[in-house]
Amino acid sequence: MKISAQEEYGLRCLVQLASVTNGETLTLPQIAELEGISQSNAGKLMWLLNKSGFVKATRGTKGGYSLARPADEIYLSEVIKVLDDDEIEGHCGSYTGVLDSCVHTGDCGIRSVIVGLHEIVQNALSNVTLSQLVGTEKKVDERFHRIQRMAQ
Amino acid sequence: MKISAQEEYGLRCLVQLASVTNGETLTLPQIAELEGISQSNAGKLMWLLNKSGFVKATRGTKGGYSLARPADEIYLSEVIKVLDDDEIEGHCGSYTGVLDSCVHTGDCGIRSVIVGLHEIVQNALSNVTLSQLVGTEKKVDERFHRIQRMAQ
DNA sequence: TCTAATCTTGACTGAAAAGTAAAGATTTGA
DNA sequence: TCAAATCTTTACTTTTCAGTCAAGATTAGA
Repeated sequence: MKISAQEEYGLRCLVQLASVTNGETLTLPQIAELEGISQSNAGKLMWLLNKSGFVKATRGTKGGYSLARPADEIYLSEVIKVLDDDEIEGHCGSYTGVLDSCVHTGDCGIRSVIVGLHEIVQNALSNVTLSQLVGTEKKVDERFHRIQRMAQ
Repeated sequence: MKISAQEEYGLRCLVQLASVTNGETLTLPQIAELEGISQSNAGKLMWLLNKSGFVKATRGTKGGYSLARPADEIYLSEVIKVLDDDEIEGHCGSYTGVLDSCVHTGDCGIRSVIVGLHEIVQNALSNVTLSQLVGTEKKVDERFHRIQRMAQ
């Protein structure tokens, strides 16, 4: 029951975008530097977040990424759903539909546990928006210092 | 944020043991059959569960596995902790201690989300015992039919 | 004591997730 | 138009997780 790398870094990147002033963008190299991951890796995450409508991407000089919607309207539950393929999966098939491909036919105790946990987690995440994570993320000054150093 | 195979099948095997009458045991082939996994795989899980004190194992003819404690005193939270290495892990290090090996120094928003989720899940699981999952698991008759067929 | 049934252990194999690399496409501005 | 900056896409490599295999150790019972 661990958060996946995709979920964790996807969220982190969004929080970075949520913490720049409105209208500004962050480029791939900037995001990568801020999160301590490679540019390739960041690129893959941002591509996914763009595809699923959380960020806008603009190419070319002066391009970069920005949130597609206000940070206080993006709930962590939506983000996690996308980064997690939106399935309740066990290891003998998906619990979203009917389990008929394994020995655990019909309802079983474990099924209700897995589905229950999924609901609890989703519910908790549906009470938190990106904007609530900004600021605690790290000191704003420090962030800008890093970006400025990069720009030189 | 998915349950791992080890967690899921570890729990499943314990529920099977919880559902046999007191004093009886289940052998590796029986457990494997009931859960639809290989004997090797079941062996590994049971070894882990034995090592961490949830089951007793006896070797030799008439041997097998049984719960080491009453089913209504085994909480899912304990089981998951063991099957999950008892760590709150993100992907830039453990959140149990201090994060000093990555760019996310000090407290960050994501950290509180991950730790918070972990607490919510543990809390939910600490309200469920193995015995509460017995019976819903599958019809008892069906289970015994399978075991009896194997014995022939 | 011997054999069959059973758990135990460590090495091996395969699959899935994570991360990397490089070439392509688009845009801005000179 | 051209070059530089930027995102996009696909293929590849590495690492981690899951699962398998086979030999070993222990026990019960004949």
